[in-house]
Amino acid sequence: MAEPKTRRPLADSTAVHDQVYDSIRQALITGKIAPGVGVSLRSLAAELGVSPMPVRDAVRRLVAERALAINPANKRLSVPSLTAERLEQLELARQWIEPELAARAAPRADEALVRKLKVIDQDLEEALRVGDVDGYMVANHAFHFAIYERAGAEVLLAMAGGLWLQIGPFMRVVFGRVGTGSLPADRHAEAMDALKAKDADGARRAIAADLSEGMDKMRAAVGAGAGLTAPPPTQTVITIP
Amino acid sequence: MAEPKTRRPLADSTAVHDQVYDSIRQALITGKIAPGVGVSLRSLAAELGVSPMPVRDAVRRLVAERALAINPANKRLSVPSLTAERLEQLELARQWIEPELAARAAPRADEALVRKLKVIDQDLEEALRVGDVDGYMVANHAFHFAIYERAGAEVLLAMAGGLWLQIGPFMRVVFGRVGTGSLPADRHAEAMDALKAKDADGARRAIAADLSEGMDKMRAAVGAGAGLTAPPPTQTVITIP
DNA sequence: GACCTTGCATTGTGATCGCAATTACGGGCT
DNA sequence: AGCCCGTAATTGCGATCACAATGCAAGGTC
Repeated sequence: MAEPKTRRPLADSTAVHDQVYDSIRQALITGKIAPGVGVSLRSLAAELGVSPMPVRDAVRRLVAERALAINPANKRLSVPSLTAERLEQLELARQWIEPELAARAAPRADEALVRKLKVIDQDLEEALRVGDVDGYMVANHAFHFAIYERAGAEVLLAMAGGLWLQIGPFMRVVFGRVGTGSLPADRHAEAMDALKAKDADGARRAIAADLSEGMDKMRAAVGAGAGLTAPPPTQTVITIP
Repeated sequence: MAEPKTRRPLADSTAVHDQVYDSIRQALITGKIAPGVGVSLRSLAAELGVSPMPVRDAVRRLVAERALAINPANKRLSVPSLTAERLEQLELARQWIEPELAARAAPRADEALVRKLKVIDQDLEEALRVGDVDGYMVANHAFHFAIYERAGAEVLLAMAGGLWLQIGPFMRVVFGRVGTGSLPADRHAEAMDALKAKDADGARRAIAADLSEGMDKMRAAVGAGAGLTAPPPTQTVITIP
C-alpha cells in the first residue's frame, strides 16, 4: 500500500483526502458501513491504498458533519447508532430546510434543470423497477440536490447536505428492509411541474410531501425495531469499492 | 516551537488538536480574526506553539463547519467574507432552530438552570456596562447555549453551534461598530421567566424576539457597508492568546 | 517608467516514524 | 472449567521530513 513511486501531482486535480472523503461518504450514504460498527484509520487506509494521513483528514470532516462518531474515552470512531431521537430531529430539520430550498429554486428554474431532473427521475424509476437500492438512493440524492443547488443558497445547501449525510444510514435500513418498490415517485413529478411553472409554493409543498412520505416509512421501520443499536465491536474491516 | 522533551500524556485530558480548535473557534467568534484575511497552517501552529499537524486537524473541522473557507484554486484558507446573502441565510436558520430549542428546553428546565442563567445574565450586563465586547459575546453565547443544551436535542444543538460559529464574525462587526450598549437584555429576562414557568411557547417567543433584535442590528450594520469584502492578503499573522 | 522573468520563501499535502494507551489473546493459576 | 494476568498487536495522535505548487519581490529588458 502507498507506493511512493508515482507522486501524485495533486494541485488542480482533486486531493487524495477528498477522494477518501467521497469514498467514505458514499459508503455511509449507501449504507455500506452499518451503523454502530467501529472503523479504524489504518484499516480504512489499507482498504483505500493510501496512508492513514488523508484518511484522518477525511474522518475529521465526517466527524464534524456528524456522519461519524468518536468515542470520547476510546477515541475510537464508529458509525453513529440509529436512534428514534436522532431520526426525529433530522426529520424536523429536513422538513424545514428542504422545502425552503425548493421554494427558492423555483423562480430560478429553467428548462435545462427540468430536463436534467427528468433524466434523473427516469434513472430513479429504473432503479426502483429492478430493485437496485444503491442506484435508487444515488438517483434520489441527485434529484433533490439538483433542485437545491439551484436555490443559490450556499449556507442552507450545506446544511441540507449535512442532514442527508446523517440520515443516509437510516435510509439504507429502511430500503434494505421494506424494499424499494413501495415508494412511488409521484411527488417528484409534482415537483418538476411546479419548477417548470416557477411555482415556489408548489415546489415547497411537493418536496415537503415527498419528505413526509419517505420519513413516514423510515419512522415505521425504526419503530418496528430495525437493527439500530448494534454492539460496538472493534477490529472490523469494511470493504469500500 | 514544539519541544519534544516533555511528551504530553494526553489520553484522558483534552487532545492538542481540540485545544487548537477551541482557540481558533474563540478567535473567530470573538472576531479576533477579521473576515476575509488569509491564515496559514504554519503561522497558526507557530502562534500556538505546536506542530502544523494538530492545526490541520482543527482547521479541517472548522472548514467542515463553514467557519473557515478554503480557496479551491489556491488551497489557501481564509475567514469567509461577510455577505448579505450569508447573513440572510444564517438569520433564517437561526430563527427557525433556536426558538425550537428553547421551546424544547422549557419543559425540562429546573431551578438550577434558571439560577445559572441569572448568573450568566449578570455577567452579561456587567460586560455591557463596561463595554467589554468579548465578555459580552462570551456571556451571550453561554446564556443561549445553557438553554439549548437543556433541550436534549443533540442534532439540533450541533446545528445551532455551527450557526453561531458562522455568524460570530458578523456579531463582532456589529458590536465593534455600534457599540454594545444599545442592545438591551430584556428578552433574556423574558426567556428566564418563561423557562421558570416551563412555558414552551413563551420561551420560543422570547428567543425569537431576542434573535430578531440582534439580527436587525447586524443587518443594519452590514447594509450600512461595514468592512465586508476585504481583499484577501496573504502572509498574515494573527495573534491568538 | 512599465512589464516580464527569474529567484527564493512560504504554503498545503502526504508519507513515515515514534509514542502512549487501549485492546485482544493466550498461557498459567486456582 | 473458569478466571486472571502478562505479552503482543492495533489504534489514534503528534512531529518531522519531502515535495509540488504558488506567492511575492527583486532585478532585468524594452
